[in-house]
Amino acid sequence: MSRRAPTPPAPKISDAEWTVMNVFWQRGTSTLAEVVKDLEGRLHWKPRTVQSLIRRLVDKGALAVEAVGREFRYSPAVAQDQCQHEESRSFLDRVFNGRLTPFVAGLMEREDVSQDDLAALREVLNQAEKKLKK
Amino acid sequence: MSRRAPTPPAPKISDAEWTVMNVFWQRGTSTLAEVVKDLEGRLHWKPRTVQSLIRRLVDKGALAVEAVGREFRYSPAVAQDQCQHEESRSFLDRVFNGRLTPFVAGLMEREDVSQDDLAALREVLNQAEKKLKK
DNA sequence: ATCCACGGATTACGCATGTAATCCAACTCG
DNA sequence: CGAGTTGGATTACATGCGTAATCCGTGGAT
Repeated sequence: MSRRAPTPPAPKISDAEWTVMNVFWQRGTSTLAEVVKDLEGRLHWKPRTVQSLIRRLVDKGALAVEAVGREFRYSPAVAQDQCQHEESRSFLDRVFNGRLTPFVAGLMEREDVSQDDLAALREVLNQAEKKLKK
Repeated sequence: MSRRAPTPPAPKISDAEWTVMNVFWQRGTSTLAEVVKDLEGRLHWKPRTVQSLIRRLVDKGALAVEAVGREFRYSPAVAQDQCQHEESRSFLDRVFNGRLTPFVAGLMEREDVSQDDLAALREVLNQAEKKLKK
């Protein structure tokens, strides 16, 4: 497993911010109220907290703002898969010395995996192999 | 992919601390000087910095201390695989909504994987399947 | 006997993070 | 019209983190 050509790096997103970004990536452009609605129940966060997180995400360029009337609508300004990939890389490097196999092996050993999961993973590997051969 | 019975949680280890713990897990019991030696070249860290990190790890119970003469020898007090697993879980939950397959798929798509990697991963899956069937 | 290097203990310090509260303007409901 | 609610802007505030520096004692080198 080795790196490809680098993409300009996405802003670094903290744990709590990931929760918020996940909402935006799922919903697309949204208002504060919509995000609060989406999170409530799952989370204890006060609306102010969500607003603070959104603000920080705007500041670091992960969300774009557009004023519609007197409200703001926020949209993801960075691609989910790029952020995911950067997090994945940094996680693997930090915890597993960059190696994927021990990570997967550890999970398999300590968690229950279904047949479906296994099949899906095999399919992913097959796709990778196909790509490799071309 | 679902969770098993919980183990008492290991202390939360920060990014820089992971670097240090990795040295201890590799070397076993070591002195400050040994760890500094091990890290130098790879890292810019001053010895004081390493000492600070070690101290914090002792404080949070991740390292054990034993006084030998007037020096201290530090040893890992938490299992590497447990820490790895907890990090893995929290990472997957945060970034991939807990799902392993998209994580693996993302890496395959964006990085170059070797035949060997693929073979090793297939083997891991086979082992998991065998365990599943029992 | 002296001086220095090294290690432990204590302290530093700015930035990020989690989690809001306050202040203010405007829109909504009665 | 008056009051409450809502959202943006500003401020808060403890804790953690990265990255050390300082102080102090002791063992080793000269």
